[in-house]
Amino acid sequence: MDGGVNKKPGVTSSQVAGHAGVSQSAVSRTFTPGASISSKTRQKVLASAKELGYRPNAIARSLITNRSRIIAVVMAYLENLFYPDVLEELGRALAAENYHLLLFTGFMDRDSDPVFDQLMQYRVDGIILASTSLSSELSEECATAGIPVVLFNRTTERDAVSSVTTRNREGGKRIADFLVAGGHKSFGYIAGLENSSTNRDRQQGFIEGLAAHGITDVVIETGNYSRIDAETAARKMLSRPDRPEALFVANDHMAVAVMDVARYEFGLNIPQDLSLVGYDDVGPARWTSYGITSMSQPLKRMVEATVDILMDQIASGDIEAEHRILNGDLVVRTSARLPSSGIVERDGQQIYRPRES
Amino acid sequence: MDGGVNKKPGVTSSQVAGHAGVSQSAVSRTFTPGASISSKTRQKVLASAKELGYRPNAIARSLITNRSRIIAVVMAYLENLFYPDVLEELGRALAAENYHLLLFTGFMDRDSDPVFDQLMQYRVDGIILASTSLSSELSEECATAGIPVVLFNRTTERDAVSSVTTRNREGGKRIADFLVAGGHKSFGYIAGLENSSTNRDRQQGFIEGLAAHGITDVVIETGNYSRIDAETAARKMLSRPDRPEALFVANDHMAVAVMDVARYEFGLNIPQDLSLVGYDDVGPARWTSYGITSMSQPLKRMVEATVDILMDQIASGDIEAEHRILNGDLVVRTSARLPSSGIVERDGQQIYRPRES
DNA sequence: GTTCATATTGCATACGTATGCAAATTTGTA
DNA sequence: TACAAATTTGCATACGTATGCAATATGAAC
Repeated sequence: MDGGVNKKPGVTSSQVAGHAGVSQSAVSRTFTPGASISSKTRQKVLASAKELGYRPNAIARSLITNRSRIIAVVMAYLENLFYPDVLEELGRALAAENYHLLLFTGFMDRDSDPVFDQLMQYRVDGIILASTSLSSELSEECATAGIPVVLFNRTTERDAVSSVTTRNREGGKRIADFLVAGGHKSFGYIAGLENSSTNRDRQQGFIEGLAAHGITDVVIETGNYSRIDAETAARKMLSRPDRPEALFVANDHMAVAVMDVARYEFGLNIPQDLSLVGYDDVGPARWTSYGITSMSQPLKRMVEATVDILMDQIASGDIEAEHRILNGDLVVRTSARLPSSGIVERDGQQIYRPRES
Repeated sequence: MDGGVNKKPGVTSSQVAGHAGVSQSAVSRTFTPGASISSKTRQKVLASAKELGYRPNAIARSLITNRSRIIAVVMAYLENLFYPDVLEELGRALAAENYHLLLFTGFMDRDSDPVFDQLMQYRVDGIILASTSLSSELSEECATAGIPVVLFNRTTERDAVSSVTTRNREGGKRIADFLVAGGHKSFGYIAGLENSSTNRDRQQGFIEGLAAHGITDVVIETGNYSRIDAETAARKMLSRPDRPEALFVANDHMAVAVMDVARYEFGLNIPQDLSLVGYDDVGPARWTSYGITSMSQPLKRMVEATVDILMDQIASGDIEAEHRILNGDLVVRTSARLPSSGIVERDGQQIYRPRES
């Protein structure tokens, strides 16, 4: 243990009790919502608390109540610009429920076991996992301990863990439809991480959507959801003699990089020479220099759903897996050639929504 | 309080003690670094702990030791892409010291008093403030409580709170020198927040730097460190009949927006018609579509310094204010016309470093 | 084997708070 | 005013862990 013993313990509820001339349990009841305390006693306690600078000790309270009011959020990295937005929204939504966000980020190896040990030691009330997974034994442990877990923007093959996602497969298919309707004849896909559910579903949807139009020849490279790897993948794909004229990139974080490579290294005009569609609809996709047509993820609603599941499960003690699947929209901007129909205006945005849907 | 009582308390050290045939205090000593425990007893305890699935209760330990090993990080928003990078790096650096990051974010009004009450209730071991300030009475409370506070990328007029910043004033001056040396004759500055130390210093440096070259006529608009407001400020500034030909924008987050407005709404070529320099050197400044010449903030070193101060003060109990001021470099890219000399190659980047420095 | 210094162990206690429960007080109604 | 019901209060205790301290065990030197 470190040396420093200079952190002062703080004013205790016993000190407030003595000052107010009541018992320690009256002080506690004053600060416990719903507990029985008379107005007169409450005022005395609050006055003393204020005078003494009392702040209840959440650590002690957590020990007694078996409720830390801490939610662990695990995000291996924040580089993908989707996740900072999610994090900010989570901070807001959790604070509104009087929960606090213990963040685990900045670990590169994606192995979350050491992280998991730490958060379990803190007896967190719930866990939100983004961009990382949970082994089945750790999942079991959470179930046994009665701690709700929600996967954010991710699923597992087992349905045992709650999740909030969007219809990535339908999204991929919608993009395929859009590009085909735009008259494109050759197609490429720059993949995310091969072991990620979001990538698998987006890829599958895209491939199936193209196949439904009789197209089976799709060029695929992997970008690992990383800017550097996406640049490499783009260079490889755009160097082919049979270069595809329409690209679906698995997320906007990579799409931005791919567009830079296409324009500045290959001198391609977007969308005249190459159409490009991303996924997530994060900040830079919307910036004028990029204007990426992108499948949106309704971030606020996803966060709402996540916090909703957590709060319900914490309150009820029933932590059976629950899955919320939300719809996004294909937001049309300037990065891809347009179909002749199916584009509607919605909330000040152009949306691709063909007639059959 | 919520209903749910279904969160299981977890295996206790007393249960491990019973299983291993030793006392509870032997179990505790096994898990306390540096405590006296024989090899034989340690093995017995570890075996039992593993078999029972014991995880020490960090909450209970925090109460006893008066050490939560939690550091509160307060960042009002993550929209400015500098801060997600900082956050990720902080997560990494704190985890390396076996501290944990309690994040407060997503509050728009910048009033951190409710946030402060919450974090103090959790008896955090230290506080890092980015993009927000601390009133003098709260600062006093931390000093009295022996809790170290570090302002990240910010200072206050009082020197009472530790801080880690870069030389914003010298940065602004360097930018002025650079733009003057590039042959520019008229200048503008798009400010951040008027009450922020970083903005004040950058602006002051820029103004003084220009004045040293006999230039006193600088057009100023305020962007409030917000993309929307920066766009508005850019439109206003670029609509002037006496439009400046060189712009310093207080941070890259805004510079990206300003560049989009200049190019796509005013049809200006960068840097032929308008030179543009930003600050922070965050991700998008480096992207090829932008290529913003920008004063870099050495983010990793800043985080290191921050964590260094915190760890020292926690360990020693001496929380007298300490100030670390780091140097950045003016990283030259494609957004501004170049001077004829002073540009050197450093670590694969072009740096503006005139002879006198 | 004895002595001395050091390491180890378990007991008892404390940390600051919430809560069960019995006693005391207050409130509402006839 | 009396009585029943509801509210309030303080006492005693527990939560899970670390630690001071006295008792015991161990290791090294003679």
